[in-house]
Amino acid sequence: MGSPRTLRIDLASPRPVYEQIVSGLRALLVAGEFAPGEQLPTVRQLAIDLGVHHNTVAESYRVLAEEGWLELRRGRGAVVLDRREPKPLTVAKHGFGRHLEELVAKAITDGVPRSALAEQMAALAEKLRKP
Amino acid sequence: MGSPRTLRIDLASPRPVYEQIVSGLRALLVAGEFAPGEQLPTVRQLAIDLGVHHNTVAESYRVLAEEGWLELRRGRGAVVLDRREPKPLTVAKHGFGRHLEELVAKAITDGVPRSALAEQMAALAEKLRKP
DNA sequence: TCACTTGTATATTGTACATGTACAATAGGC
DNA sequence: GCCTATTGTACATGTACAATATACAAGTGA
Repeated sequence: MGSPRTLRIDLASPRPVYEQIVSGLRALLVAGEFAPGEQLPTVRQLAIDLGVHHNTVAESYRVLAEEGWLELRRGRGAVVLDRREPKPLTVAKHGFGRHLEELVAKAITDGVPRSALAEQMAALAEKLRKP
Repeated sequence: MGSPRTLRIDLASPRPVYEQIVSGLRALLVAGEFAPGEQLPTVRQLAIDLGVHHNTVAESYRVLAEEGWLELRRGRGAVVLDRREPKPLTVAKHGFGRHLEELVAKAITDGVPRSALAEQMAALAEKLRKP
């Protein structure tokens, strides 16, 4: 088991590493994998685990702190906050539907069966309705 | 109605324009908005419509051609192909589930209600099951 | 106090996006 | 058949950003 709670990045991906870290950690935070008040790995420790520079991790932490997920302090590290929900935003304005369709289109293009995609989406939808 | 079948890009987005074009057109292609044999706008025409350079559109067309969606020929333009499905790929190997979770996590962080996300996913899942 | 840990700031380097420009191949009128 | 316009392509350039190396500032803890 890795020290970070199952976080994987792909150095070969064209997607920026710092963005992969942000996206991956945010998913874990939303899933409730980290309790408020809990310590996250230091920027240097996580950097070693992932094989990147600590400034790259620091940039990711700054983004998450900006979103209200973390509190950063020198000498202390990164602490998970009890995040307050922001003002409700409509799906339409966020563009979630469009992004979802594009994600599905990519999967279909790559050969993933539509039935499998439908199952995954239905499962996650159910999980969201009853948390 | 615009000549491209409802394709919008955001020049201010950090996401590369050529990638937005690829993703948007691919979604339209998967949705069956373009019939096989049909002509797509020329790289120069679409470039004018979107307000970008024609080489940017050309790069997008090349990606879609690589995926088997289009056939490109000088002097003729871009023609939609009757695309053969590639070898089936498992969802797990594709990483669709992880990307989906990250997309949802971003929406939740931005304040979109979980119920709204669940509805959109359930609706699209249903549409995929009965095409 | 003082050594150590942690996040931060700045400069540098490589890479990728978008463009400007010129070229090659095809279509269509004559 | 030839000629011109049209279409996609190739290549070089400007610019912005990602990732790093290095040095620094602020807090911790004995």
